[in-house]
Amino acid sequence: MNARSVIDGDMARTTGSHSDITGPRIREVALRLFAAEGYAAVSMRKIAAEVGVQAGALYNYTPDKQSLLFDLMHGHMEDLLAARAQAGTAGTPTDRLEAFTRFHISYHEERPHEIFIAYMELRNLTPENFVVIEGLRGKYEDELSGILRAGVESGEFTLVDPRVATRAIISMLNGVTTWYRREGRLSLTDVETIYWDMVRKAVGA
Amino acid sequence: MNARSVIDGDMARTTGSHSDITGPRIREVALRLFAAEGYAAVSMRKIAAEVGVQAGALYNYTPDKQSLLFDLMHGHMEDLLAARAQAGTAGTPTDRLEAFTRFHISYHEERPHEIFIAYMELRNLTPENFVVIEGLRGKYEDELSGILRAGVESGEFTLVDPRVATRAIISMLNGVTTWYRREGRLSLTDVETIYWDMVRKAVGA
DNA sequence: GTCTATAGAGTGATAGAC
DNA sequence: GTCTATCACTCTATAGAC
Repeated sequence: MNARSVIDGDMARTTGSHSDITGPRIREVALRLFAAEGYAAVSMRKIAAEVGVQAGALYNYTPDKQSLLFDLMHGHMEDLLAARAQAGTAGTPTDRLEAFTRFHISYHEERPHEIFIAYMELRNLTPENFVVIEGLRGKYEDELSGILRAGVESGEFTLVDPRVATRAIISMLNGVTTWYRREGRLSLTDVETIYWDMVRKAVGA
Repeated sequence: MNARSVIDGDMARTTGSHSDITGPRIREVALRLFAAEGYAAVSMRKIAAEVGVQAGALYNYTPDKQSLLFDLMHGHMEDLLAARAQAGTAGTPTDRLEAFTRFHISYHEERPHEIFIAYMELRNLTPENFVVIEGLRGKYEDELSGILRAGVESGEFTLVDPRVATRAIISMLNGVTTWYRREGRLSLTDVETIYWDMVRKAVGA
């Protein structure tokens, strides 16, 4: 019995057969390492070592390192858009802006690494992969743009330039990833409230 | 005569002697490549190739790759703090906040790459180097924190949490690096005005 | 100061045994 | 499905000629 079997609690299985657990573990470890050290600084051997397999075994789950990054980012963007579609999109522009702001921040609770790599690792995607991810990012940001434009048209918001305001708000909200820690002095709900207060005032609502 | 001599316009000099020009060129190229592709993804050979020398020649100017990154970031932070000290720090908290906001954005005009790597490449610093840069970053952010606290105390600003507001505003302002291009539809002065409008309202001034 | 050459370690990815 | 072993490079950094 090797060390990994103990960790898995998987004592009855054939020695080297863990397809159901290894796949998710690889994604999990890669996500954490990419977020902590950056895609380019993380080797396949390092990922394998933390998973508890040899480097060659990774290639049963991913054709190459680039696909690993792309799949993580792509899965994240799909999940983000799906979760966003479930969240509140009704009401006045102010209501919708509050829903968007709180949604984006609350999404950090379970997926802080995903949000972090989604905006930090874009430059490490191949051109073809970049186009796909950038398209999904655009879809997400367009939701915010739409809210801001609607608010300006209805007179609820006073914004000089809604396009730039979109970028500014997204940057501000994404910044949460760089300092928020679950064990810190503030809960994520506190953070939501503080940011919503600033966003609401910033747009003039 | 080699190709580099033609580029330099430096035809009278001994073949391989360019200490006065090569040093700055290395820093310039490294800065641009680190900003575009990330420190870990850029090799010394790639820097050397763009400068127009062989990789070994770089080590006449830097003891190692890490020092190159550190020197760029350290020089930038020193320059940023020095330039900031020259800018307006008088008046009401609102005046001071406007000066800080405009200063930070206008600094993108000449040093967009420096600002970008200063917040993107922190994780690629060795622990000892990280401590130094993080200390300088703290000094800079403390200036903003001080302004926000003063504004809250004087009743000019309405902020739930000035510490979080500092992070939020810094993130928002740094976000300019991710989308602003000199050849775009807006001048940096336009951007200053748009951001200052949002910051001013966000703090409740 | 720059060159060529190279040491020594590490890289992504593959082949074949089990 | 995982292992060991390895290919073919690339990496940082150094040594010594010029």
